[in-house]
Amino acid sequence: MTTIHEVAEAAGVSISTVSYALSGKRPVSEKTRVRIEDAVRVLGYEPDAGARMLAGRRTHIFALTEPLRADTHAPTHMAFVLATAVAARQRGYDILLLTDEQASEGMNRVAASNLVDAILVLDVAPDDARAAIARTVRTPTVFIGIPDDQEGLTCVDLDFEAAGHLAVDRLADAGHTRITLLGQTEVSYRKSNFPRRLLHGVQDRAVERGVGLDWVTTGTSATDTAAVRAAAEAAIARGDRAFIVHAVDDVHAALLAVLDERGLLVGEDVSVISAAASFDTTTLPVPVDTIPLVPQQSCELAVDLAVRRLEEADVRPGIHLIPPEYRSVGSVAPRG
Amino acid sequence: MTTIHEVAEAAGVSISTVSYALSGKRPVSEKTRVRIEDAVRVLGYEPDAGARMLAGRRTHIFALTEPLRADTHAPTHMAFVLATAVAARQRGYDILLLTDEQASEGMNRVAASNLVDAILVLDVAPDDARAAIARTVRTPTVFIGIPDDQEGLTCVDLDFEAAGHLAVDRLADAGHTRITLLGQTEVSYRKSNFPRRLLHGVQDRAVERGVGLDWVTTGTSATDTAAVRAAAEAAIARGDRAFIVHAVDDVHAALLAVLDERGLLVGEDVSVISAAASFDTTTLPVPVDTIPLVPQQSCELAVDLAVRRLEEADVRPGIHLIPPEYRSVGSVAPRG
DNA sequence: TTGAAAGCGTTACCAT
DNA sequence: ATGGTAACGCTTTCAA
Repeated sequence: MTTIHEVAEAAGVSISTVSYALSGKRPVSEKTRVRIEDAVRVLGYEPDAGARMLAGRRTHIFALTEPLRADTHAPTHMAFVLATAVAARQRGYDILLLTDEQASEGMNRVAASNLVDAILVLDVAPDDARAAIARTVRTPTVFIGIPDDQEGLTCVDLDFEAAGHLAVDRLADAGHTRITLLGQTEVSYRKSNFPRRLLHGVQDRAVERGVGLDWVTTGTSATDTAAVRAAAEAAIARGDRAFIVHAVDDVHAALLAVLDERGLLVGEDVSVISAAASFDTTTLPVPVDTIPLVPQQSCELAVDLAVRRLEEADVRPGIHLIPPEYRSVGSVAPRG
Repeated sequence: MTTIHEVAEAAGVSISTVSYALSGKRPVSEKTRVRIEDAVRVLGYEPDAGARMLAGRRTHIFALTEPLRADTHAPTHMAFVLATAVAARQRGYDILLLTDEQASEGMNRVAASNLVDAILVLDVAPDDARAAIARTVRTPTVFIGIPDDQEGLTCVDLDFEAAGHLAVDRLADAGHTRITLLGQTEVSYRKSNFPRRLLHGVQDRAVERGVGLDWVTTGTSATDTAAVRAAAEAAIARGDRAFIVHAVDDVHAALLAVLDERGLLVGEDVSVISAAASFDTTTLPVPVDTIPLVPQQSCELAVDLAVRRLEEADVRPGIHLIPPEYRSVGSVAPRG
């Protein structure tokens, strides 16, 4: 194993100079820095993680807690984990997974043992037990998602309410007077926070704009295509010609299939907006206007906040909402 | 922060006694041990991770590398990640995620910095670049899956060939003379190793038993239900009445739907065996005999091997195949 | 711009 | 059965 001593010797300097040359925390002359960097490369030196943690006060590791409930949508979840890991690596941090059923125990453990510099919380529930823990541990914690009691927490998320407003506005502007919201699974409106935030955004703005609203959940399983089709057909029979879809890809596909069968042209006879989808909507059989939920955005912001909490002292807790963006591809039909 | 010194003082012993009481590496009298444990509990002591890494030679962290290719099936992948994390925690290890596109860089980094005690490799490709790295780093590495060149590696996996044999034998024993293998996506037969191992097992045994075999892939997308249905209907038209399904849940559902529409009763008119499925087949609309791929089995074995490599010195590299198990629920129909 | 040396909190060896 | 203490390899203060 190569140590800092060997690097120092090879470069003909002291170990403190090596340390400073690598951390950049003190100016080092050009020529010595180059000599040190060469030695590092030649010897294949990598600082010992344990020594670094002990001597410095940084572990360069973030914990990522994920409860992994049964109703978790795996592809979406993976996208968030991946985005977090990538963002963290870019800032020089590794991700330690905390998947315990009692993620609480893990949070306390990694905080007490100084194993991580910060904790990132995924898959946040309305009454999330991790909120209380975040308040007691002194390890900076950032939530990707928003629990009901946000007191003293740092949270990051898409502004789902604004996304709801945006979707309704577009449809109302186009002249629609009735809208169907094809929503998430029933359970997710209880176990998660974001579905109802979008729902409220849609409901409130629908009232403001004076448009009728039908809200339909996907039943127990998001992949239960039959239920989705039935809901879509009922909406069509009802005369609804405007859809906001807040659901997984299968639900989008099912709706578009029903519309196609009924001979209804999207962007012509009916309007469809995909709200807060984290998958690639451009691969849908028909182009659909989208207000995307971009995991990279949330996760990069979360990592950035965590890093800032470590480097600056004056970072206040608070909710950071990401403004929604409307991507139009012509799936909203103007109605006379 | 509570240190071992404070615990020692509170318990009225030396720090070495505290250390030994907690590690169990030296006998400690009943009464002192209890006093120490009390002090630990009262003070909320947790050993400092950095100090532990530096002084001991163990970090109590395993790295888990996962390339996360585009064709990765998210739910299956998550099941393996979760199973690994749980198994590791049970043995006192945390999981550090390595999701870099170049997982290679990550492996070298964590190995060189002594950040982890062992590396677990997920989602193994036939020509996996991580195999070469595993041979060069001195950090013990265990593959969950099997690359083409296994020289000097430690690998764990279900015995897919044996699973193929088992499935064919059951159908041949029941009197079937033609079998359709409803397989994975086309790309997975190139990018992964296990689909072709099952395929070979099925092919070889089919030849031995003198039964005809039709092999059908799922096309590009496993969720392309239409293609699956077409394949199933072609097989039925062909006269095939025996199916081995090696695919995700949607494919199972599609096949069963087609059989139902044709009025063919599973276990009566047709035989269906699900091979190497990692999801819960008992929730399928019709009971299906299953040769399950249990992530917990593979992952626990992998963690166990990693731990053994750390604790014992005499663990040899090699392939560890888990024998398949046949779970019969009567979906194989005897044919006169 | 550079060096020397004092910790950091454990583990594990050497005593007793 | 227990205690004292030397590492472990780095960061950072203090000096020059």
